[in-house]
Order: sequence, then structure tokens, then C-alpha cells
Amino acid sequence: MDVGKTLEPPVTGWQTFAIICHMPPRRRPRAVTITDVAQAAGVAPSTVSRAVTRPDRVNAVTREHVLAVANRLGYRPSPVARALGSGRTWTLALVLPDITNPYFAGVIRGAERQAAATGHVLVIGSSEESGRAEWRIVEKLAGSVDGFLIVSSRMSDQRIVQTAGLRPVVLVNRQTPGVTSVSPDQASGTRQIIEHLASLGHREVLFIAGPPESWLGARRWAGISAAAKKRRMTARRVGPFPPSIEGGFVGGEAALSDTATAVIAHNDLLAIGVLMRLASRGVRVPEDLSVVGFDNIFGSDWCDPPLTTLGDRTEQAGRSAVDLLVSLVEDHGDDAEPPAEIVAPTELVIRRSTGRARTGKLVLR
Amino acid sequence: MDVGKTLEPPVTGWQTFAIICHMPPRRRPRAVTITDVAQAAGVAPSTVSRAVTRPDRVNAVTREHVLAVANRLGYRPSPVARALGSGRTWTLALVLPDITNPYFAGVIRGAERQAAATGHVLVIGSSEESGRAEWRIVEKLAGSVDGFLIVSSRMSDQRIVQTAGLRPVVLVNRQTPGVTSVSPDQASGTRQIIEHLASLGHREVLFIAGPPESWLGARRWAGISAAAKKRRMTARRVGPFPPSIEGGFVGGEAALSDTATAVIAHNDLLAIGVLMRLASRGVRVPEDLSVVGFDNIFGSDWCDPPLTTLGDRTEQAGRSAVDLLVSLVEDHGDDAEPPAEIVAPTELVIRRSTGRARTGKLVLR
DNA sequence: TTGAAAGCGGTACCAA
DNA sequence: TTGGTACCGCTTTCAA
Repeated sequence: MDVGKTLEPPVTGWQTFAIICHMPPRRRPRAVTITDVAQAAGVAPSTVSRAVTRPDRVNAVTREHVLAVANRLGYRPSPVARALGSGRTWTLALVLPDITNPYFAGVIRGAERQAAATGHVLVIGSSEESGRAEWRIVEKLAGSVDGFLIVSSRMSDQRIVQTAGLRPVVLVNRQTPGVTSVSPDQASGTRQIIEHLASLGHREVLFIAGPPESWLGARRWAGISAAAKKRRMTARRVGPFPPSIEGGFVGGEAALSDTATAVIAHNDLLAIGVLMRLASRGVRVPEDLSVVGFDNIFGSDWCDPPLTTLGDRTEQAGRSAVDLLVSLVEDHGDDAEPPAEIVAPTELVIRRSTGRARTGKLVLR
Repeated sequence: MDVGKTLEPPVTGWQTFAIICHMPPRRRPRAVTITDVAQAAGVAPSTVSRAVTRPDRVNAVTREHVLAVANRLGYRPSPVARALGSGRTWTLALVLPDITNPYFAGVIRGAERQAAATGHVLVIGSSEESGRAEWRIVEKLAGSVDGFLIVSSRMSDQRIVQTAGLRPVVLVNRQTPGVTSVSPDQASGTRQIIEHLASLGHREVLFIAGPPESWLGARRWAGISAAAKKRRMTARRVGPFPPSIEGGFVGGEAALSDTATAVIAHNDLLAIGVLMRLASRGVRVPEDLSVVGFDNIFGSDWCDPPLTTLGDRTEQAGRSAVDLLVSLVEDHGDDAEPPAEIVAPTELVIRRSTGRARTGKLVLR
């Protein structure tokens, strides 16, 4: 859809001429540098540098003067040159599997805000659910950021450790030995889910699994089967399915051919897909089948019916992760202390997709 | 994180001693530079540089040799140094009002992909719906990016022009004289909406307005009132409301006290909020009131009822915008040709939130 | 407190 | 095709 093309004038003799004459590629007008300011203010460049970055290490009057001149000239420090000199880019990378997945919106916002608050800029890389792509992003960005925030990583522990060798890393929704992390408490969360279902008379649940690379997914299934066992309930698993609405269509089909009275989906996207498929098959939720999701995403409160789901504080997680990362970055030197592994609270949000277990078999209408 | 660390022996008396002696703050282990490679390969640094960035301008055998050595030493070019020397950062900034608004997910994904495809990295800045914050982001990023992609800008035309003076700019969902842009065809879109409603017998519509700073919002209202006039329908406007679900709660209330048989909300978020409020007030959609949104966001197909909405190709827009921006960046020099102003097609997605106009008055149950 | 100058890691021009 | 080298704009010793 290059509109430009259609608007472009045909190549004229003049243009051609200019090209032949190798018109000097008039670049961006040279920016005002520290040297210009120094000259205009009658001081050394280093003084200007100090006046700008360490105001306290400069005489008050010279500082005011220099700053005034800098201002008058419209001086703006070059982040690039600064980074080259100091080794700090003031940029943090946020890497995640899918930027369009609404679950990540909270993490992104939290991270963005905290990054801004600490004077950093956030770069976002979306790996499209692929571990290789994730590593490629890491390699590409390593040279231009101060650290990595890796959310729901699809990479192997080994790659993660390798990444941590390149730059400071904080993991979100994932734990890897030796690496700082923030992850939601899935043990407690899955227990809450099972308790809730048990209290509604369910004895048999079906877990609709997400991507096998998902560390969180593994924790979820582990938690569910453990909690179910303790409650003497049966828990089965089907999948894996892509963690998307479409994945839920297929997962919903699987649920129909199972005897479970409740399904727990790997995340809300899947759960909503299940909901849609069930609706189209005439299965009533929760009368015929209860559905539970994870994440409490945007929209899980206005789907039909609103979804019972396990929420965590994503925005908070993003914020904390940035804080941890910044302190790691600042820390370059001795880190005698072992890396933090923060476990964040989760909370079951009960809405209308769960109800009393049906008594008979599932009848398709 | 200095990888060295984990491999390092525990702190011994020696280390302590060293620390007391003001051990130079052992920074990140110095990276392998072009000079190291040059030395090891027995060539000049400039040759290494060429071998890496312009393989064709170097003798094949030297090239292979240099590259092999570089590889062996684990050389990775420093993007920062590169940027300082060349003036190209290979980074593009995407600035938008609210990163958590699902509407932008498509634009972001499209832009991200195309940026990656053209070898660029994308930096995202969220302005929280504030024009001042937007400008702050621009100022902050100007020095470290090659260009700006500004989506649904809340800034004044003047600020936008000012931004364009700093760096190449492509606008999305906004037009400003002299600046390249990509925006959805609201004239045709609003006509489609009005035609659709007219065909269902509606004679009176209510527009629930979004932020007054929204250029698109202004176009929408202009289009609606023009199209309505042509059809001899009445169109009223209420608002402004924040373009969010919560805004829709309030907007829904406003709709209840109006005689219109159809409401058109500034965007889907607002529309869904309206839907929720109407449901809680016992108003049936579309039997009592029809509701139309804009954007066809993720979730507009599974809300209750699924929303009739005007969609545009956001992912496509993001991609094209990046293409335009890259060509602007590449272009630095003669810009004789006027900036492109792309108008992208829109399409009405008809779902279940619109139906025949009710005949009597609106009765609250 | 200030100035001088050596980097930071490449790029790019010019000469060989 | 290669080497030498002057930058790019700022940070950071080290002296004064």
C-alpha cells in the first residue's frame, strides 16, 4: 500500500542531474553539542558535562550560567553519546511471547510506568510464542539495553542463564535457578480453584492445557492435580492448545467428550474460547458445565457468562520486576546475596461461569 | 549480571583485602571490540568494520578470515557505538495514548513486525491520554531514535510539526498538514453506519463522544452528522467521556435519557461499557436500543451481545506506517515530494447489537 | 572547582 | 582492496 509511489513525481532531468552530481547527502542539521555550549559559555566541555549531569560538583554561578547558555542554544544531550561514554543506556528491554495477548497489558503498563519513574525507557520485544525468536531478540537487544525483563519466557533454563550472562535479567512468571524472578503463587491459586469447585460439588475436573513451554502452565497443572488429589477429586488433562480464543474452540470440543463437570483452562483466552464453543453447541454454563480460567484479563468480566478466574497483580508484578532489575543494573559489582525469587499473591475472582455440579450426564441440545 | 560471578570463588581474605584497597569497581567485563579482532586477525580495525558491515567491499579470503576470528573471539558489534558514528540508531519510537487499550494491539503488532523486518527495534511510549506527556516522551526519545510513529496523537498540530522538525514522523489516525499520515476512512465508515441504521428504520441517533483531543473522534462526529443530515435523520451528541469501559457506564446512562433509538459510541470500549450499563438497567439490546461502536477490538465479538462496529485494518496500518517512516528516515535529504496522506479502508462489521428501531418510547424495566 | 585529554567502539574518508 | 585516522558527543580520570 505504498501510497507514496503514486504521489511521487516522475524522475525528471533535474533530479537525475542532482543524483549524478552526487549531491552531498544533506544530513540532519548538526545538533548543538556540549562543545558549542562550552565555547559560548567560555568554559571547558567537561564543565558543561558536569553542570548538566552533576550540578552539585560545579560552582553555583558557573552552573547557572552554563545552564542558561545551554538553554539558549537549545542544547539537548545525546543519549547515544552518553551511553557510549558511560556504559549506561537507561533503556530496559521487556520481552514477552505475544504483545497482543491482553494478559500482558498489565505487566507492560506497570513496567512502563516504573521504568519511566526511574528514568528509563522501555523497549518491547514480542517473540510470537517462540523460544528461538525470544533468544534472537535478546541477542539483538543485548548491546543496547541495561537489562532484560523476560515475561513468561519460552526459552530453556540454559538460554535464560546465558541471557543473564549478557545482561542483568529479571524473570516474570518463571523461575530459573540463580535468576531473579517474580511469579504468581500458583500453588495457593490452584488450591483456591479446587476448593471453590469442591464446594460446588464437583468431583471431576478437566484441565485444558496451554503451551508445553509455559512454566506457569506446568505449575498450574501440578497445583491442580495436587490439590485435587488432596480433595480426592479426579483431575485429567487434555492438550496442549495454543493459548488463544481459537485454541479454546478446540479445547471446548475436547471438554464436550469428557465426563468432567468442570473445566479449568490454562488461561482466560482459552477459557473464553471454550465458552464460545460451548454456547454454539447449546451447552449452558454453568448449569451443564463450569468453566474456570487464569489471569483475570480485560474482558473476562464482560464475556458471556462472566468468567470465574484466578487473577494476579500483573501491573504490580511489572513494577516490582523493574525495581529489581534496576537494582541489579545499579549493583554491578559484588552480589553476594542470592537472587530474589518473589512469589506474588493470587486471588480467585468468582463470577458466573461456575456453579453447582450437574448431577447427570452432559446432554447436548 | 557479570557472568563471572557465579564462576568466581567465594569471597576470600584476598578479595576482602582487594576491596579495602579500593579495588577498581570491576565493571562489566570489557566487551570484545573491533580492535581486538583486528589485532587477532592481523588487519586494521577499518577492515574489520568493513568485513562486518560491507562484506562486498572486502577481499573474500580476508573477509572469511576476519569473520572467523571475530566469531572465535565472540565479537558483537556495539549498537551504541555504531549509532554514534553513523547517526542511525535503527530504533523507531511508537507513541500512543494508552498501551492497555486493546485497539492499539493491532497497530503495535503490525509496527513491531515491520520494524523487525526492516532491521529496526521498536520503542513504545504510552502517554496515558495526555498531550503533554506525549510531548515529554517525544523530547526524551528524540535523541535515541531514527523516527516517530505517533498513533492517535493527543498533541496539537503545532507540537506535531515541532516533533517533525526533530525527527521524521508518521502519524496514524491523525492528519496534520505537511506530515505523513495513515488514517482510516471515517467519511465512508460513518456513512456505512448511518446507512445500516437507516435500513433498520432508525431516524434518531445519539453519538457518545470520546476525548475532545481525539482527531478521529472529531471526524467521526462530523461524518455521522453529515451522513445523518443527508438521510434526513437527527443526530445528537453527548459527552465527552473517557474512551474506556467505565466511560461507557456513564455514557449508557446518558443514552437512557434520550429519545434516540440507536447510539453510536466513540469506540468499542465505550460501546461495551454502554452495553453493560444497559444490561444492568434491564434495557434489551437491540430490541430496545441499538448500539454501534468503532474499532472492532478484540472482544467486541464475544461481548453480550456481540457488537456491531466499524473496523479498520490496524495491523496493516501499523505496517504501512513503519514502511513510510523508514523511507522518510532513509530519505534524509531532498523532500521535494509532498508528504503522503494515506486513507485506509474501513468496514462495518454487523453483529447482534443492532436491530430494527423500536417503535414506542424506551421503557425501563 | 575547573580544564585538559584520553577514551568509549565504531564509521567513513583519504591515501596508499 | 587495505590501512591510517579523524571524528561522533559525552564521560571520566588526572592535574592544575
